[in-house]
Amino acid sequence: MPTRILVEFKRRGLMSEIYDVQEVELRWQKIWEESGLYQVDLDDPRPKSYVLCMYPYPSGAAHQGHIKNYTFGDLNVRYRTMKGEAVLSPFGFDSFGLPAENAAIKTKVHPREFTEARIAELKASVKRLGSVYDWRRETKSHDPDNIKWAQFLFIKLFESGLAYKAEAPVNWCPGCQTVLANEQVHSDGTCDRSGDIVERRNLSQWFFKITQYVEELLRDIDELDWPERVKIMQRNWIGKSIGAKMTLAVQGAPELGIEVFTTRPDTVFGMTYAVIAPEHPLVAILTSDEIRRQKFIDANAIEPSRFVVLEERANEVRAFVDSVKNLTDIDRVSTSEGRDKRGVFSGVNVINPFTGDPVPLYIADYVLMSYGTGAIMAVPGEDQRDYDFAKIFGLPIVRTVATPDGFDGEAYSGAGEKINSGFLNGLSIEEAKLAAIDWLAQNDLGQSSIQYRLRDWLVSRQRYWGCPIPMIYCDKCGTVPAKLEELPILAPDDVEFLPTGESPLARHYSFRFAKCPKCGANAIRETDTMDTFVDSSWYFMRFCDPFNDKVPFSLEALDQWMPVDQYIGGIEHAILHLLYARFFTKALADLGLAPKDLREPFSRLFTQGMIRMDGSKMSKSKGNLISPEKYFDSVGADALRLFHLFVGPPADDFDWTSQADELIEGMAKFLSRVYRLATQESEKPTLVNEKESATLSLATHKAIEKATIDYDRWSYNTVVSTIMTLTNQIYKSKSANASDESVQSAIDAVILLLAPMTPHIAAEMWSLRHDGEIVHVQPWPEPDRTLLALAKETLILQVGGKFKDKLIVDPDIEEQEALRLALAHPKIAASLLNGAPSRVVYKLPKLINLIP
RNA sequence: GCCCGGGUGGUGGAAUGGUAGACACGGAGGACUCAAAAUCCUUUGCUCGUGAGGGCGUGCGGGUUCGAAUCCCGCUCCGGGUACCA
Repeated sequence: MPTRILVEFKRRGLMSEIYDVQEVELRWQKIWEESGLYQVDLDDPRPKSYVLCMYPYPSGAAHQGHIKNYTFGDLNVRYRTMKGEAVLSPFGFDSFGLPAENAAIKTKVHPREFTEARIAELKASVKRLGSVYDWRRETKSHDPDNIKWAQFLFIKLFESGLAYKAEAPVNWCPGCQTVLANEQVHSDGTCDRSGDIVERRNLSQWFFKITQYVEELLRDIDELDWPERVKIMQRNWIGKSIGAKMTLAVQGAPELGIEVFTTRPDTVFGMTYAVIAPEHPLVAILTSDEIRRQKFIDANAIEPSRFVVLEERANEVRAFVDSVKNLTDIDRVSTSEGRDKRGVFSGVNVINPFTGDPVPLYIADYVLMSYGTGAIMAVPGEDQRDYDFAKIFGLPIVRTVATPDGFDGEAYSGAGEKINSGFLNGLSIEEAKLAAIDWLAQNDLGQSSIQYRLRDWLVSRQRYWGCPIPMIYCDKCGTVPAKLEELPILAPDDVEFLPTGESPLARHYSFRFAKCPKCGANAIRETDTMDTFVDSSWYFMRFCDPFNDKVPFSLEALDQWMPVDQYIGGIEHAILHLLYARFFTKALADLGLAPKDLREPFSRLFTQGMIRMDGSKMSKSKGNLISPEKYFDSVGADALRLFHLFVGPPADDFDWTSQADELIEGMAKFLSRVYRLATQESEKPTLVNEKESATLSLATHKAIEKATIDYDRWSYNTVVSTIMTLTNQIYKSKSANASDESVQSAIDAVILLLAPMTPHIAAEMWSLRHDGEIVHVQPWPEPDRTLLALAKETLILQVGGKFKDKLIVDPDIEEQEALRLALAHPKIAASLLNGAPSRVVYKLPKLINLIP
């Protein structure tokens, strides 16, 4: 019942003692906005910094996750401003996307109307939180101005070859009725948005050539001040594998040789079979009657007995390939149910290049066409997948690495000496890899090779509510970009929203039929729109120069503000958004649209913890939201902000339980306690207790020192407790007759330290105490180093490493003196039975340890 | 399976080699009050003891160290990421 305090105060007429939360908060929000305090421009003389929270999808009023995010963001903006920096703090909305269009299909409300209503709600709650932004710079993905620059960038990427169209097997979500990027498909084969099982379809689609930057994207991760686990996730996603490619000749038809990729070229002597993916082009050749009859019969390379069944085999192969085709990815790839590996003998053998021996070629769906060459050499001795398959199909298993004594596993992938491997015997694995690659190269059978898991970024979406891809297909001129002066290409409003597999734009003929920008002939406009991750890949640069109407952003503005000094958001964007934004930054820098030396968009990243409830993430879709509104209306934004800061380390997840309300009420009580201190008349004690004054001054400076260190290391929960401790000390010192000067400066310190966290009440208190001054333009408090250096220290007395007692000593105490004090201590004497320590460990002035 | 995190009072957490449990929430007791609320004060890891005081204690088992919640090795449980990537 967080409203209790206020209601009670109001009822009792005690409002003179406590402040009117609503009135104070709204009044200060207005002052901040109208004063332009947090607006910054290019000519600002202060050192620049750029603090940014991730571009939000406007789903309506803010939820607790947003509140936490924007509290961290706002705190950073205000703290850096007090430290004297010119802080760029913009806000905008990632306003394209499926929910608006799905709503349109259901309710017939136009997505723009739907989206703008949600934007207004989110904006209102962000303002109510007291978060400050340079609202002049606000951008929305669906603004025509923004669409124009997105299309401009697309055309630039197209002209430089970084955007291209290709037919590809793509992920098709039947629920969303669109294709998805690999990144938007979960490992269980379901859609990131709708949770439907994703299907495979062959479609002609636009791609961005992110793989052109794969090495740079991988290498530059090292320099980023990002959470280690995000960096690891990105490295894993890029998935660099170093190995070798080599060609396996098909027995009897060497010109059909199949190329395989392996990271273990040292194990070729253990290859007892080979596998190609069901989609591998060789499958069609092997199952073609012509090839079977002529090629293999004439070549007479396969023993007759095997040949007799070849017709049958071709049928078997066809049946297998068909059965795989009809499986969804989830069934095909799933290993969770311990499903056995499937496959079929192809009817032909391939030659082991190292031994010259023929081994059977299988077709199996555990080999993926989309990775490497879609074909592998199988080494069951050292690869568990191959081992499992070999067991099922009764294939031989040869070990090429000596296993350790007592090894009872199946495939062995550890270190050891090479065995059964001809000229590689006796070498280590690493030596053997190099020797095997050398041998392959010398014999012209292969070479070293690097493969990546990362594929090009599929950006076409068959949807209406996205940025139209500005391309035109002309019979004569081919694929032509729209003229720059004709941008933006805007989607028409008069479309029908139906859940078909096509964008509503494709059925809008006046949009679809266009003139070729080159020759003027009748042509067809591209009706797909861009993935919304495109919008979030450059918005942070537009924020630097939002009014520019010549280019999306000037080099000068990017030079000034980029990169983002502090980026704040959820861990869920560890791969998708952050990888795409890094790619865009590099590509635009290389195209001359951004400064050449701008290689990374976000120098520092902070990923906040999730708010969970009943074990799952608090979210609209789970229906377990606790609205911030009721706290705004009762205890106020400051108390809610303070709760999010105090409840634990910012990076940790938080379980929202019934305790949360009590904690939030506790924060409101604490703020009232500070307010009471700050607004009481100064009382000058008749008899000043000098010792207590000194204690309070020292506590004040210690608190400033500790809070500042903790602000800088994002340990906000301990900042809050430091401020609470100082507040408690002020109450205590006051009643012990500390001087009014020491009390008042301690109160001022509390207010300054609180200012970034609870801006409204801090502003109100400072203004009341200092004649209308603005707390947020005050310089950040500096601790008095001289005072701190002179402060007494606590010397811990230990015997044998066990704590016995503590003494207050001078900070420059010497060993001799410390030992004298220790030995004179009755507890030490009692513990040291024979009186003389055999050894003494000094860590002065903190500790002395006497070892008996 | 692999890769990351993490396990500390009734609860959230603090302490990054040196007083374990800061700061809060909750509980208990008290002051003020006709009464309550609010506020303030005391107390609150477990345990033995009337007491002074003692013993135990950071998931479990070892180790390093004068000294370990903290570092190392092995295990266990929980959470997250990823998954036939050759």
